[in-house]
Amino acid sequence: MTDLQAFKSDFLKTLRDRGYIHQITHPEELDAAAVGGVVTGYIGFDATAPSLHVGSLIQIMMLRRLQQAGHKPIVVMGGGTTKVGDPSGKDTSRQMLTEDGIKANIASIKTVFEKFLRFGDGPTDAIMVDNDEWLSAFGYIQFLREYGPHFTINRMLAFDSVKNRLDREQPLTFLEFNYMLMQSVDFLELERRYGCLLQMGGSDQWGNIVNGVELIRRVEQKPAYGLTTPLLATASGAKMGKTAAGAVWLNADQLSPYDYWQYWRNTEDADVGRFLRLFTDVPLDEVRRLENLPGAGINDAKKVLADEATAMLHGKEAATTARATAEKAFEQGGLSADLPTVEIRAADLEAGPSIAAIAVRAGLAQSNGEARRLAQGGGLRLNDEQIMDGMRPVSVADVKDGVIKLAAGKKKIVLIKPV
RNA sequence: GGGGGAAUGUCCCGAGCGGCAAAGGGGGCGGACUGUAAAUCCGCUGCGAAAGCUUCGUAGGUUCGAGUCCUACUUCCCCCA
Repeated sequence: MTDLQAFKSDFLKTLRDRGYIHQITHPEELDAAAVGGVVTGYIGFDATAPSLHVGSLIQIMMLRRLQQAGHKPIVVMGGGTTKVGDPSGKDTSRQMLTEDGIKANIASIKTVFEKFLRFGDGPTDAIMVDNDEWLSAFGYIQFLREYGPHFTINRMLAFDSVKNRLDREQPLTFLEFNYMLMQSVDFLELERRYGCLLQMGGSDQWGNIVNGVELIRRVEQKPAYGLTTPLLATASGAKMGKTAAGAVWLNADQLSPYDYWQYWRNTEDADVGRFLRLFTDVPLDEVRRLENLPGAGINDAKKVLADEATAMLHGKEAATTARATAEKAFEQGGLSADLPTVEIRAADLEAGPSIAAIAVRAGLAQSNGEARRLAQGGGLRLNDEQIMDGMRPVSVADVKDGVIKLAAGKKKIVLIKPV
C-alpha cells in the first residue's frame, strides 16, 4: 500500500481513518484533486436481487463519505451489466435474469440510497443513473470497433477474476468475459457525461476498475482514479451478512428493522470498533472510547452500533423500537408485542396440532422432522418452557395474553397469535 | 472428428467389493460455558407420528437386490486432429 499518512484531503483522510481503503491507483493525484475541488465519483451496483444486503453497505457508506467531504457521488445501477453477470469472485456463472426482473430489482433497490445520500441538482448532490441507458444502445460491431482495440486478450487473461476461473478449470463464458469491458466503458461514459474521475468498489473489483481507469487515460488523455475497500469479513473469518433469517437485506420488506438491529447487536467483540467506523457516523474519539469498554461493557458499544446503523437505514424511531423490543425480550425475559408475529386460525388450534407443526408454521423449522430434532436437542421453548417432545400438542390452553411465545434457540422468538 | 475421464445426500467438498438412507469434512442449526460475543466441548443435519416412502446427471436394461454392472442420451473436463 502507498503512503496513507500524507493525505491532505478530508475525503481521503476520513476514508483512511475509518478503514475504507484497500488500494488506490494514484493516491497523490487523487488527494490533490480532492483538495482542489469537487471530485465526482461513482460505484456500480448489480441488480441481481430485489434488495442490496450488508455486503454492499460499505460501498454505500463510502459514497456517503464522499458527499460528506463535499464531493459528488454517482450511484450507477447495473441494469446493463447485470444482463451479463460479473464473474469476479465466483466459480460458476449465475443464472441469467430477465430484463423485467432486473428492472423490478432496480426499482426496489433505489429507495435505500435515499437514506444515505442527498439527491438533487446541486453541485454536490448525488445522482443515480442506469448503465443500461448507454450499454444497450450499442450494436455489436460498433461496440467491438470502438472499444475492442483498447483491450488485449493477453492482459485480460492476467486478471485475477479471469485467471482464477481458468486455474480452477471452471468454465468462463464469453458473455462473462466481456463484463470487464462493459464496466470500463461505464467509467468512460460517466467521465464524458459527468466529468466523473473516480470509481470505487470492493477489492474484487480492482481489475475491473483498473481497466476503466486506463481506458479513460488512454482514450481521453484525462486523469481517472480507482479506489477499493478491503474484503469484509468478521474477526473470526466468516463472510459478513448472514443471520438466522438468511441474508441481511437492507430493504425493510426483506428484513425487519428488528432483525437488522439484532444483526448488529450480535457483532463479535473484535469487530465493534471497526464496524462503528465503517457503518456509523459516530466520531472517532467516541468510537475509541466505546471499543475499549472493559469486559461485558462492550455490549453497550454493540447497542450503539445497532442503534446508529439501524437509525441510518430505517430511521430513529425504528431503531428505538427495535432496541426496546430486544431489551424486553433478552434482558427482562418479558414479552413484547413487537416481536415477529405469525397468525394462526383459532380453528386450527382446536385440532391440537403438534408443537413441531406450529414451529414449521412459524418459520422456525423447515419440516416437522427438523422441528422435532430441534426439540430433542433442547432448543425449542413454548412460553419460555423447554419442550423436549416435538409431538406435544399445542392447544388454546397454551395461549397467554392472547399469544403463544415460541422460541427456537435463544435468539429466534416468534409470537403465535390465534385469530 | 478421434481417445480418455467426471457427474453422489437438492449449501459446498467428497468416500463409496452388487445389500446403502449411503463414510468423512466444511457450512448450517441446537445445547453447555459466557455477556444475545469469540474460542472450546457435545448433539442434530432426506420426508414421515409410524409402518414406510423418496434420494446418487437423464432414460431404459441385467439382477432376488443397482450409487455401484450394461446401453443410449445430456452436460463438463483433459489429450490428440
